[in-house]
Amino acid sequence: MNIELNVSVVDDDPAVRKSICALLDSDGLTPRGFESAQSFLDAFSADDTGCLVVDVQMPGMNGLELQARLAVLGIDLPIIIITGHGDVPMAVQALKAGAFDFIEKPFDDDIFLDSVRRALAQNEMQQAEKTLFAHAVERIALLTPRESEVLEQLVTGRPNKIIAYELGISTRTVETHRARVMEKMQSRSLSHLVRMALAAGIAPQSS
Amino acid sequence: MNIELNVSVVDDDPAVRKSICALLDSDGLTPRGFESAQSFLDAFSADDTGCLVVDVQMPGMNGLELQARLAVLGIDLPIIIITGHGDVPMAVQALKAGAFDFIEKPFDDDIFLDSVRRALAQNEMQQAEKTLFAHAVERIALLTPRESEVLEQLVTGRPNKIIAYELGISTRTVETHRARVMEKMQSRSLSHLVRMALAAGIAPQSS
DNA sequence: TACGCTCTGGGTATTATTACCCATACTGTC
DNA sequence: GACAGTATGGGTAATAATACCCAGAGCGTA
Repeated sequence: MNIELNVSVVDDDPAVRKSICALLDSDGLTPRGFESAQSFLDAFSADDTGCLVVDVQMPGMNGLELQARLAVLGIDLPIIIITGHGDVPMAVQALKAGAFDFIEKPFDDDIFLDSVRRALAQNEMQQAEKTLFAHAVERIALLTPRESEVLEQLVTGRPNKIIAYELGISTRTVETHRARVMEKMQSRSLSHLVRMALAAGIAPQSS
Repeated sequence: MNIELNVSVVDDDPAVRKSICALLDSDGLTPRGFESAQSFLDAFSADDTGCLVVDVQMPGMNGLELQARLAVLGIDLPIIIITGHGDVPMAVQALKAGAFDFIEKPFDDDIFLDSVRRALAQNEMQQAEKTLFAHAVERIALLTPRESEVLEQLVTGRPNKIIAYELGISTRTVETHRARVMEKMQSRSLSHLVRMALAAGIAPQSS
């Protein structure tokens, strides 16, 4: 299946939870219900995809706290916050903290489903970027300190001769490091290397 | 002055406008008051910096409409929306549309000033990116169609020989185009060129 | 028509990069 | 002590890129 359809619904009210899941199910999505933020976190695996629908008012960890928790964990699942008793500051806080949407109950089914669809679409794009650039990060992790230095110089655009001078070694050794960097990064070209480095957050120094 | 301090205050109520301007002024900022969205737009120049504080309820163009108008114009000044009679959907709409903050009146002075400071800081970062990569876009505009094709191939990481084959011309001509691309882009190295191209949104084809 | 721009191509020479081979020395860990 | 990994080098050769020079064909515009 090409499009991600997982929607996790976190709401302590069984009736509401089942109602939302039924709505999602009727729209062809695959909802999973959780009675608490903790039970969601317990069942959650780091590479899960889809989106999250979470009520604010819950015993234990509430919706906004769950949002903050996921942010700390570096999990960027789109989160749709729903609430029966929200106010403007709460909505502002949630959205500024990166929530995908903030919807008051009772809500219009179509508006809700539309938001979920958009959230899933956003997650798909996120996943694409993630898989594309996760490689960059994990490959960079394989580099030795010296190789990392050479990589930095490379993305800055310096030729081997200058790199050798900067690092105080011979061009010969730079060539060795350079070759190993290309090998470890599985990069066939300098431009590919530059893109991977940029994706991984390696900024040029003074180019 | 290093830090941008311009804050445009758009509110139809003279008393409120002056009050906010006085508050900003007392904090060392340089506020400019406008009685309507239109008068702000009239006085606005495309390269103005700083941030914008705008009331929602105004005769003529309201705050959210002004926000949409600026978005259409491609102006990304951080906007702080203030309102005396806001609701959750309005706040959600404004923030999802890119508003920097949404504050209900009456507000706490410190919270407001803090938000303004953050908005100014964000604008500074935006400006830095803008000046950094606006060059890329305007320089790419100087390229001839053929040169643009060569640029695409270059950022994809293809050597001249392959580019020549792809475009059905000699490596000689590719070298000519390549040199002219580097010259027009004012790029000293391939990595610099790749970064500029990426900044301008030129994606590699199949690398 | 003349000018400028674009696209095309060649010659020559220098420099940079890459692909192979090789080695030594120092650090750890098993 | 053996072994793996890292950092440091060398030799040789082929390939790629760069920096200069040059020129003609085509296409618009002043």
